Amino acid sequence: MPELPEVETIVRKLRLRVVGQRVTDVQVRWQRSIAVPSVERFIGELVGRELQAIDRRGKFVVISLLPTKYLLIHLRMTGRLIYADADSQPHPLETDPHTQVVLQFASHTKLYFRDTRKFGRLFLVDDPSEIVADLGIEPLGADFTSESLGVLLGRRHRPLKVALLDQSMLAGLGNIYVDESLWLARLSPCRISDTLVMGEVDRLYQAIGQVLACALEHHGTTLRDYRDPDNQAGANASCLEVYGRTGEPCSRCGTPIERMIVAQRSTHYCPHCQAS
DNA sequence: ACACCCTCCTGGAGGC
DNA sequence: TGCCTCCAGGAGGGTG
Repeated sequence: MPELPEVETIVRKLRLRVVGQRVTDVQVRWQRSIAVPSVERFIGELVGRELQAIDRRGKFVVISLLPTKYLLIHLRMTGRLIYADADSQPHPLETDPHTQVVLQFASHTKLYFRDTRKFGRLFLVDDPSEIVADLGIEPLGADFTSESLGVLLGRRHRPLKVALLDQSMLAGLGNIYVDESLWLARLSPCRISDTLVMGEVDRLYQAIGQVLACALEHHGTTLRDYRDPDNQAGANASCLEVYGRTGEPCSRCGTPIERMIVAQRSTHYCPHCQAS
């Protein structure tokens, strides 16, 4: 599932392809993929606009358009953005039953939004803050420091797992990287966020940075569904220490990795290293 | 503030 | 082989 490293990988790759392209046609095959505005207005207001820039905010892809407008895309679980060069052969995604939205460009290239589970959403707005205003700090940004993390964790009294998944605190972590960060920091997912001492906060801060940097370097984690705009899988799955490794020995201490449910989320951890 | 549940979706996995 | 049930999960919503 696309979390920060996957979305960042997608954005970096797409940037090379779509910036400067002008939209000439939009197909919406699954109406509910369009969150706002109505499908009719979405199509009408997108056609003719030029893609000026593409960035990431949390797990959102943010495309700046000219004349000024913003296309935001959240891929949720299984969403993909696949770029297709102009080709005489029809692209396989053209007839793929999971292709939900297609942008056609003046250059005859296309951008496909494919989403098996149909949870992903596209938003066309005048101002991105209409959608992303409640997002917290960027773990890759300058605002993310050991100090700021400490302040955020101290504000509320809840398990670390819940806190780190909360997008209004930190924007971009999902189930995989939260579990991985907590393992690296040697902190229990159940540990209450406002009980951490400074050294523990710093360990968590370092761990989050390291886990995200590693995942980015490997172009994201592909367990099943994730693909980048060139349909390439990410290579980070082999770097995972706990996620999806229930029963396998912890690489630090050999204790079998366990799985439990925290906040209705499957949570993977080492019961020995992450005892507290 | 927090805990818990539900909804959205589909394909893959496991049971029989 | 085939059918059934369960499960995965991000985010928003609702209730207690």
